[in-house]
Amino acid sequence: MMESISTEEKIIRAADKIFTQKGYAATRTREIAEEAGTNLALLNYYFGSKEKLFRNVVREKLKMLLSAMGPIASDENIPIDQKIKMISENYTQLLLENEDLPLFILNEWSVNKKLFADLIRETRQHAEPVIEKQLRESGVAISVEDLIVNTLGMIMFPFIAKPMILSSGLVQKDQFAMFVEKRKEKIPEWIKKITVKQEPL
Amino acid sequence: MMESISTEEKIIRAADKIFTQKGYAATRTREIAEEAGTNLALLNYYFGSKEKLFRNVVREKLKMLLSAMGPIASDENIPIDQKIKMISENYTQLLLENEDLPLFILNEWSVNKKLFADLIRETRQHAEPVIEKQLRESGVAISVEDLIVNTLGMIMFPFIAKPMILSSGLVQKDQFAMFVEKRKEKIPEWIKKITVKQEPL
DNA sequence: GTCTATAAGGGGATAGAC
DNA sequence: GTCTATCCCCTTATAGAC
Repeated sequence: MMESISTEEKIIRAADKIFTQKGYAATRTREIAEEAGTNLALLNYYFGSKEKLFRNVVREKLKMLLSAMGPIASDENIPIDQKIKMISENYTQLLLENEDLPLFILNEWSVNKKLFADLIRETRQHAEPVIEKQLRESGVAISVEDLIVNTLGMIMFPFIAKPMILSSGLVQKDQFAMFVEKRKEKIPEWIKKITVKQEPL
Repeated sequence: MMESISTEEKIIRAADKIFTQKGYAATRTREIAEEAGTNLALLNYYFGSKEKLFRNVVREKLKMLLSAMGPIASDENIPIDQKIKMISENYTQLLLENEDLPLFILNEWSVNKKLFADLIRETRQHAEPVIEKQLRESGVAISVEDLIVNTLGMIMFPFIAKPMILSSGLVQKDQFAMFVEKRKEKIPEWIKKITVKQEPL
């Protein structure tokens, strides 16, 4: 049997789509209602206000973004090489299916730091000490901060800068997915080279 | 003598500040006018509309972002190692003085691709073939696309993800400038390691 | 729960005095 | 060139019928 989707769920999905594409400020509640196949009044009936609906969407999206990394990074039993590999694969896959996700989150975060401060408190991760310890033990030449920023940057930046990359002709539109699929494999190798102590002679 | 600033210039500076912080959609023309110490009518007197004023600001900001890279990258007489070093230094310096710049440009770009398509036509760079040639001659193991995306990502990502980086406690607020200053020196070394052909045994 | 109609206010833009 | 007052549309939110 086809599970029929509740109106509430329809609104959530529509809000998800429109907010993620356009951001909070540019989004019109009427457009969400229309996308959901309903009307403005229902939106307020279920969620109270535009802002409450937005918080609802952001909470899920943020969880999505963090959960692709946190649980892996903070697991003491996975060696660091393996972590990078898993995160590179998980994230790339996630972002291929949610291309607007990183820019949406990072942009709204910079505009509304209060909101995210609240949400982050709910979803704290504790990966840093674990990685710190693993790095010390393997004796590599990089700090935790640089390792994390480089890894996430390599994975996320192509999606964030996608319009610029396409516009410059650096990558063709229909080649973009292939481009990041290939990077997915290369990133762990690059990170390994970076963290290695000795220069090759 | 103090050069007094024209009203037009005051409005441009205010628009620059507010648009860059909040983005187009969240910006109120009244707020720009207030920031400029004048009123809404003057804004329209000088620039015609919110959108025209925005285009004015974006054009300058985009030029700023591209000119920190383009002229260096497309110069055939600078060896590739040296280019990376210069771009890393120039960009980091520029972004330290304009922290909102990359997120602003990339976000507005993704929201309004038409606008940027127009602007890009005015400021075309031709770095890619030059770098392609230099890479081929030096026989390194990386594509132009990956080299450029990795370099720009390493430089820009910390600024784009700054709120997340601070919120996670990965870097302290008052240590952020130091963090990117240090990266500025490390990035060319990292890129060199990545582009090297042989794995160290 | 769902809809139509409408309230209440904010937003960009302009008229017209100075 | 600059300002105040005002227009008018668009937006969010709600009242109230069904």
